[in-house]
Amino acid sequence: MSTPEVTGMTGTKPSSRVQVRQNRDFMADPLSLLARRLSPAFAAVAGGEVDPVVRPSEHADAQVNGALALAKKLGKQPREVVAQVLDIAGDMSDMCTDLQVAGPGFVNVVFAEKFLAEQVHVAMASEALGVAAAPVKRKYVVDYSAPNVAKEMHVGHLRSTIIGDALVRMLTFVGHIVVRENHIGDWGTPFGMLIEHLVDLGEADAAHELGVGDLDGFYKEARRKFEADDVFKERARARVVALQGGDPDTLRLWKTLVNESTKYFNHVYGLLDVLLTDDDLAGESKYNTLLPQVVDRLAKLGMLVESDGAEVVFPAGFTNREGDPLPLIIRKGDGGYNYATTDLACVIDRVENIGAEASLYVVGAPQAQHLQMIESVSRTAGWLSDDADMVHVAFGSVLGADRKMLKSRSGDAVKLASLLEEAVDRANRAITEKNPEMADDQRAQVAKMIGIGAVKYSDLSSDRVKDYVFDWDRMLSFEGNTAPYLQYAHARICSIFRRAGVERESVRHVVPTLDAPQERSLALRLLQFDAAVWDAIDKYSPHRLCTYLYDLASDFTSFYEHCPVLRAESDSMRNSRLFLCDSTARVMNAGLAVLGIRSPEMM
RNA sequence: GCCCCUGUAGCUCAGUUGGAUAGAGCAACGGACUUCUAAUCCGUUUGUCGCAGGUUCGAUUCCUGCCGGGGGCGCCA
Repeated sequence: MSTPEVTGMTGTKPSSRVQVRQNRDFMADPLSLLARRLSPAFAAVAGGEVDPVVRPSEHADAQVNGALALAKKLGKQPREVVAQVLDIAGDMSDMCTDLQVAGPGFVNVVFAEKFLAEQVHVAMASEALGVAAAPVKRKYVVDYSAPNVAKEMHVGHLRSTIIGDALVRMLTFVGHIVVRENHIGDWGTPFGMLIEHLVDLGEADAAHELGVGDLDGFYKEARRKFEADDVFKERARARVVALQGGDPDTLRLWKTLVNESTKYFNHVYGLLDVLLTDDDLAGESKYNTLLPQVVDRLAKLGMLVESDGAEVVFPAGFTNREGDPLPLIIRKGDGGYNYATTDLACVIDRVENIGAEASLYVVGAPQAQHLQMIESVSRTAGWLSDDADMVHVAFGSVLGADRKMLKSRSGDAVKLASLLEEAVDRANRAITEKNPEMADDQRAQVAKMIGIGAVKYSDLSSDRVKDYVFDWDRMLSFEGNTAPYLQYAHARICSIFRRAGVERESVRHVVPTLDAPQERSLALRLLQFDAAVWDAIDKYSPHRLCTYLYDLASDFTSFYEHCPVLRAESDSMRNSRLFLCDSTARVMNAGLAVLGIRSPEMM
């Protein structure tokens, strides 16, 4: 079977979600278990495989809607179909206490407490907390972050880096093999002026300037001289030629720029707490030697066309302003290559050298057409086979309070490093206010987790394709769908165990009792972690997991208010509740972890 | 001009591929702390789902056409 995919960039419809679910070995999700249980009965009535359409319900734990569509198909009354299905299904009392037919033919399902208790016990005994492993392990390449050498990282890189990191962690969590690729911009004509500026400053001073993170100052000064000074401009041009010609001294200077910049990137990645390392660097320069091969191979396939002095490919279905075919430029009129060629070389490298079965491009939404063209050419050329996925994980812009693109006071892009420092600083102030007793060194640690977590979560928690408004007060609030609220739930649980003097592990053998409605809701929620993770993966949409974790935190705090743990009426009730606490903390911790967010034990 | 994304409560956002009376948070109002961390909880109030058609038992969801916002459309990446 092929792994689920979002709509491919060529617009091919993905296999239906229902098939995906049936083929996947869900371990915990009660809705899936119910669907699987009812499936034979539906098949018997329908005379073939049919989706029972089990959905969450406001009126019960779940509702089964499959009879409505089936009734129409069979020309029967929905309620008659329901009766037949339930008759064939037989005794379901081990799973649900109540099966009520409602409205035109919905079946409301209330799960048996014993069933939920057993299920949550089993799910929480597993390393993955009930989350099913990928039935087929695939090799994914995830392309994200991609800052430019000698240029400041800004909010655009923030989204790509955060979303990419979360996807990498989610895919890894379910057992896929994930290759991270950070396509830093380390090649091209700007490097002529950058190297000459480096020479002017002296290598040591320039390295220092870049090393302390004044990348924008460096870049702007280089550009200013390039535009104002004809002699400098000529030097820059000559330097580009020397760079492309492989002049050793030029390459050494170039390498200095790259090294100092990557040091700085690593500093930012450290602040951001993401997985990227130097091993993941796949700069544009890496693909240089492959570029002539791209041209050759396209030429041999007869795809290459000469147009206005450039060598181009016309992928089918793309037109320009005038309605004429739109080219993908492979080699420019001056003989140079551009990023389309690099992207194609990259596709070849992934398929033929890395063995990638799926490529994710965590790139801003404006690149949609470019990536569609890359995919189209790659498929036509036969580099991407039909079962190889190429997905544009697109995202929108970060907006300021004025609903315009987020800018600093001076009108420049906001420096990512200073933004992250401000986040930690604000978190630190909040903790100081709310929990003054906390020791300084501990507060510093926790402030990082909360500040960075808040920035990440606010980025991840809404639909990535939409723009989102950056708002310090909202993201650092402890109310509503925010990282601190989720982290607080986790910290409170840790506090309970500290106070109880009980080891977390010691309650993991417990089968809970779920008498109180809050206990029951919490257990049911814990079982849905499985579905939530997979839902997020299926759509490459981390916000789906965020919504789940928020619901989990809400259910927990409600439980916390209504169900005393340490002062429980009996030891068995206390143990049962300790089990629910521990389970909640583990799911919260794991869920936040796959989003790239830490769970403090105290805050 | 063509193409892509987007439009849901005063604000910020969900809405599980077509299901029941569209949900959260913030804001507003009313309650609950000698606490297992009140950084919280409980309750009340909030809608022409941009507009108009169509498809059908049923549409925020699918189709068509408009309107508003953002973006893209040949040698920058």
